[in-house]
Amino acid sequence: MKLKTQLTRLESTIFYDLDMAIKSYRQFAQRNIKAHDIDITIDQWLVLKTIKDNPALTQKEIAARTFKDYASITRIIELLVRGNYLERSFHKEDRRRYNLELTKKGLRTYDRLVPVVQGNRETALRGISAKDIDAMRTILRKISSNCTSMEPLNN
Amino acid sequence: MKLKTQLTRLESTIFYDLDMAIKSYRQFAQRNIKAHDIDITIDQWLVLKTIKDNPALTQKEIAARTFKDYASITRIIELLVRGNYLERSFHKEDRRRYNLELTKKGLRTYDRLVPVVQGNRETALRGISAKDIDAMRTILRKISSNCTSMEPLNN
DNA sequence: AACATTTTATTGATATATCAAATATATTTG
DNA sequence: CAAATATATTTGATATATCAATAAAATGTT
Repeated sequence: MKLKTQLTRLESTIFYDLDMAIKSYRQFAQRNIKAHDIDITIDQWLVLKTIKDNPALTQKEIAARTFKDYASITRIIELLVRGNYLERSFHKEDRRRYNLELTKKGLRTYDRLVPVVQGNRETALRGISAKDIDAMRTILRKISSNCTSMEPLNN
Repeated sequence: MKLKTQLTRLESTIFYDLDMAIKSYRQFAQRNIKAHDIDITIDQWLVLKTIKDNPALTQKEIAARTFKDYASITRIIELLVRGNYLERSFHKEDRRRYNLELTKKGLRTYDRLVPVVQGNRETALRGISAKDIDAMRTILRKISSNCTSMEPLNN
């Protein structure tokens, strides 16, 4: 007798819960940032923070750290420059690259955002033990490696 | 003495691992679909499947189930119709709505995709126990509820 | 030096996410 | 019934994701 492969309902897969958790958090975090009258997106913040903490990175390295595409990084940086958070200048040793430096506004925004983001994380993880979080991170990395082991990523 | 709030590195937060896991899976799944010469995006698939399994849903309900925005659903459906996966007709009782029905091509694609998606999930979860997955889902839902408890979502 | 190759970054096209505003129809209320 | 309100969906604007193609500079090779 042939057993028909039955695809479970969307809501019953872990990927549904994963997606939901990420989206809930992003929505929540973005609204909290806006509630503090800070005019920056989550993704711009991730890039800004990465540059602040590691000023010498290439855009390629920024992409790798934020898990974003090169093209996205180019455009996010452009918006950060346009919004006066970042300043671009030519790189002395490699003219393909740029130096990226936070402006005063960028630094001020960074300082204001740090506690907001910290609070967002605490709220999101409230009532979850450190042990559970750690176990979950192990599983998440396992999923990532299961999905990337067979083929190279493009960035 | 004042303790300075120190924001951890991006890579050391669970949200980084969450983002990475979701993105790895989506990338992996999308490539596998493409490798089977099926010309549909993951998000279109999610919507197509939701309609196939629950033909009477409103777009609003589809949005809720796929955890997407109304506007995204409108546009995804438009692409599915344009790609000849879906057929639209007017709803008899409520003229604001549409009836959405899979075309032959839509049904064929659905049947072809079911085992592919099934395989993707199995690969992604390989080596992870059912117990761990279950524990993780509980935590993920806790994160979601922590992030949504204070304010209503927009869909 | 001349050429090929690699690396860094940008650009174009299309899909999706988000939020606000607009439409159209349905329902409720006075 | 007419007006107000609610609901279902669409549209516009902007940001991001993805993939392919391109540009420009650096590096390697002969």
